[in-house]
Amino acid sequence: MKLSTKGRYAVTAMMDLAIHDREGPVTLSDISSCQGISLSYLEQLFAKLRQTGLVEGVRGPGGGYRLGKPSHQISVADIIMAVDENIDNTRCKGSKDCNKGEKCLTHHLWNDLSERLYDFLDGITLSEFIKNPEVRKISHRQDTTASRIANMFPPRSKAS
Amino acid sequence: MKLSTKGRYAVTAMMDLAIHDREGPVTLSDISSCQGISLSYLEQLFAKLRQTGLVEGVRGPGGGYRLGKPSHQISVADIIMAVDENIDNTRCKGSKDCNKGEKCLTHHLWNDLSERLYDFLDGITLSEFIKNPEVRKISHRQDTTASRIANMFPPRSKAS
DNA sequence: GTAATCTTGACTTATTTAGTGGGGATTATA
DNA sequence: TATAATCCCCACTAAATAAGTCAAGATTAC
Repeated sequence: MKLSTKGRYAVTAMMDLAIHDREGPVTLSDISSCQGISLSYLEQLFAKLRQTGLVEGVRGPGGGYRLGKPSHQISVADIIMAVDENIDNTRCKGSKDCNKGEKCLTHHLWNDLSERLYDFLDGITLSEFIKNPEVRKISHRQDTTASRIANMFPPRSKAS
Repeated sequence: MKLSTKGRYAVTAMMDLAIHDREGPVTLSDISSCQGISLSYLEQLFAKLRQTGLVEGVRGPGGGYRLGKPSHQISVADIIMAVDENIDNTRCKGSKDCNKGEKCLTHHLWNDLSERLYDFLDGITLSEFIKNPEVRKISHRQDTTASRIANMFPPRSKAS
């Protein structure tokens, strides 16, 4: 279990998808300009998200990405694990006692903790976020047309 | 809230201190050889842990580090925050709406999540780990002498 | 006073994150 | 059918961070 800006990007992008889920697919350009993440970097992240079935891509004009399963089946842990390619966090996987006994002991304790953390994040799904009242407001007022217009301005160059 | 190997090193090292707390100070050399973390890197981490009062250094022969407060007052979140110098994780701290409304919205949602995560890790203290039965065993059988002997072998060179 | 230890700081290297660029493939729409 | 919008994939670079090295000093038990 690891938690970095990479995971944060993925989670917030997925939140974005969840928020606009019923308005059809969301383009990466939208997310890029909207959240200030570079388009190509998003592409890399979404490649992983797609491989694990968390999103599905819709090609062609009017396409984009949408959630691969209902939002209540996508946990924060799922997203982070998908992009942060799980570091084999101790080297002594499980039963091998890697050096003395003691090294393995702290590894064991860490694994306990890591597992608890995973369970915690696995219990939080995207659906919880779209219940947020502020989300509802935005989700209603911001229709697809608006984002299309925003998209006419080149999103690749760095916004000052 | 960030979670990387750096934080993991700090947490497992602190676990080590907690385990051997009553046997007097633990040297960084011990932790280094025992857990396979480089001595100088540990020094950097412990400098931060000391600044935040999580550990206290004891100089001179027989010295080392010991916990700066009772283990039940040291949470995992404390340790991680001490070494992982909190990334200002959104840039728009709090009330500023950083771009459109939407960017700030996902930031807000992320902050919610981050806060929940913090609270979770703040609820887990070192004292929980030393209650582990396996820890008790090790803690008893491994007396200070043993670690001193191990310490006679140069810990700086890379063990193959 | 000597050796074991902490303490500090400057430096190097490895790894990861983030971003760039370009060349496709697919498909809605004109 | 042509065009443009989009996903998709790959190889590369740049920046940031993690991890480790080296060296010099401070403090204290013995």
